[in-house]
Amino acid sequence: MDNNEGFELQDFLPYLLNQAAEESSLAFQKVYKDRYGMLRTEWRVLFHLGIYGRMTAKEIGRRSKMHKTKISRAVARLQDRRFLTRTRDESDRRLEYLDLTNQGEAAYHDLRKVATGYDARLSGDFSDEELYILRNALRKLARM
Amino acid sequence: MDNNEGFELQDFLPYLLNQAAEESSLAFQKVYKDRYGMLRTEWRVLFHLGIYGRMTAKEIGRRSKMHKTKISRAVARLQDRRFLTRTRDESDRRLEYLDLTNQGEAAYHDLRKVATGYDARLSGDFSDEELYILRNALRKLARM
DNA sequence: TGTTAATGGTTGATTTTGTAACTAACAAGA
DNA sequence: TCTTGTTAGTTACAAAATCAACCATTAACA
Repeated sequence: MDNNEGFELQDFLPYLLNQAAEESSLAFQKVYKDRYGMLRTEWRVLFHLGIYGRMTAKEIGRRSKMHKTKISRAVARLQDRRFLTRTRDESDRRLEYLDLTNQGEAAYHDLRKVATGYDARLSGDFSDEELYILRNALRKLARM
Repeated sequence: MDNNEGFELQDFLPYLLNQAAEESSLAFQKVYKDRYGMLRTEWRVLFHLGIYGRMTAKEIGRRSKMHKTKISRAVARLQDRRFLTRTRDESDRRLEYLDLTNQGEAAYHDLRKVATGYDARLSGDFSDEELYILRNALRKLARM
């Protein structure tokens, strides 16, 4: 006779989501870390620029919900390693536009290929209907 | 004409899962943090002991996949704050058994109630079928 | 035994994150 | 023009996570 009124930790959505997120990030993390020495914040910034093209740190923050200090540091590191460049907006000198360098583009293409393959592998465990419901539910939970 | 071969960041499962996990953890985090000054690692340890009863740090690690240093530090903090006690196994003095104190039990019951309510709220956005598929998919992704 | 390996757990150094306070630039209204 | 407020982005310091090295104890076995 337990004391837990049927509470199951592994059904609790915040916990379950965290476990799934962590486990499913591992293999991809290994690639961007080993291959390019990147952190999670860094591949995210890289992908934002790779996918959407030139944008400001602010805009990356709006889309990714990452905090601006994380982005600021990720941008600084990516710049140090010559993955991106910054350009001041001369008409509003608070802004700076970020662009991938050729090297950044190359890393993005490489990692995007890995991500695509990895996503396909993960998706392979589910039917189309399951995937549809899963992604929809996750988007709703993530409010995006 | 883009360059991204249809890659969508917000469909990439590791990214999407992380966003959903983070967003869905926020409100619960606020409670265990504000009410008990706990960290994520600490409520997890607390819940393991609350749900499964006396166990060792090792066993918590096996179930939660948290790294042993995280657990070691969480246990130390929970002990400092009188949420649990440690007892050496005299027949194998490497092991120590962890038990919640009354105060630990009380915090667990309180937080479990919050968690249950919060989970119900999150679940409220989905049909039974969607929830079934979602939890199942997450368990598979989390390999648990 | 005695030696070596494995196990449970802790510690210290380093890295990363979070929070707040801070520039610098622009905007709005008196 | 002179506040006062807002915005984009950085920095300093504290909190937390990571990683490797470390004890103490037990196991394996020559």
